[in-house]
Amino acid sequence: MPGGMGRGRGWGRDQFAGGGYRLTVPRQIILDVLADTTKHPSAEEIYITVHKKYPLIGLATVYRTLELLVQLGLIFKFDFGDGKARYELIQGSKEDHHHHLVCTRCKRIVNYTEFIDDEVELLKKTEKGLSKKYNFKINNHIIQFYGLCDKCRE
Amino acid sequence: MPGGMGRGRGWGRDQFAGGGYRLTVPRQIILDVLADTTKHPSAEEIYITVHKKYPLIGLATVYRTLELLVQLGLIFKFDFGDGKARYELIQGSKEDHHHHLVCTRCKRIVNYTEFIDDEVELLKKTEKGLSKKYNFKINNHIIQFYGLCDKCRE
DNA sequence: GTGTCTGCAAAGTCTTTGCACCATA
DNA sequence: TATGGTGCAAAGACTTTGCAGACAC
Repeated sequence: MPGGMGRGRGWGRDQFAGGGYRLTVPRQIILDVLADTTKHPSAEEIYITVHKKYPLIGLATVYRTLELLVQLGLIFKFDFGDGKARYELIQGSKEDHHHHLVCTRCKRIVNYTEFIDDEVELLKKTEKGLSKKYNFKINNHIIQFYGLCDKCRE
Repeated sequence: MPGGMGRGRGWGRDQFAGGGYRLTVPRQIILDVLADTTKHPSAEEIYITVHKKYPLIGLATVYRTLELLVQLGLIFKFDFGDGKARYELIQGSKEDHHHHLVCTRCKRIVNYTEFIDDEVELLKKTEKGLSKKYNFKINNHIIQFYGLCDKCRE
């Protein structure tokens, strides 16, 4: 699925309507931008990209939209230690599920999928146990490894 | 080990000396404060606590010290989604190793140790594999579950 | 038509930095 | 004593908010 418009429009329209929210042009475009990358753009990076297609949009709208999308469970907000929040679409399919390797010096992020099956299996078990013990409704998880990448370890 | 002064002074003196850093009074006190809690205080919370024992200290010193301690590998910096960084001593002993359960509404954090052995075993394996494949020197990891706590799920 | 959404600009919060003085090794 | 470290205050960076006009349903 090259470059273009990712999975197309129509992104979880129901999830918007269900909460009394509207699926507007800016929101669609922001979702499309996130669908078209495997990186982890910051609010400002998203703003710059969106701005090319839709120059009227303001940075505040990007922030407001991102907050909403997090709340709706459509995207994930990360902190990789570089001072700004970074966002990623929560992919539906199993193939897209991944975790992160973070270089603590240059802040490079690697998405990895090796061992994901084992990890996810264990996490499911853990999740079930913790849910019961602490009476939490668990919706998501993260696993991140921190270290120095090949370039930064000299 | 109740209330008092945690593990006492002398905190990794070598790790300071090794890098050409000095183990000063503010640094010792900040380490002690972190050693005496199982919570995840923010810079400002640490500042307030430290300030009681040592009123001369400034907030900037707390920030600078925390950054140094992270760099020395003595403490961990977390983002739990409430807009401020939170810090935790990296415990040496196996018994203290834990992961986190985060309520996305009220931001309550639960430290859990259940399943830690299984998790850590899997992570060790994963770490080894990732290290080799991506040529990263991995120093640490985090696992966090996000959801709603008993009170917030209504 | 009504309640939500948007853009702009201003304000807010957390964190970093410059500089002169002080303290540790 | 030489080099880091500290305190204060100012600056910086990211994010949030108020408000009037525009838009989706």
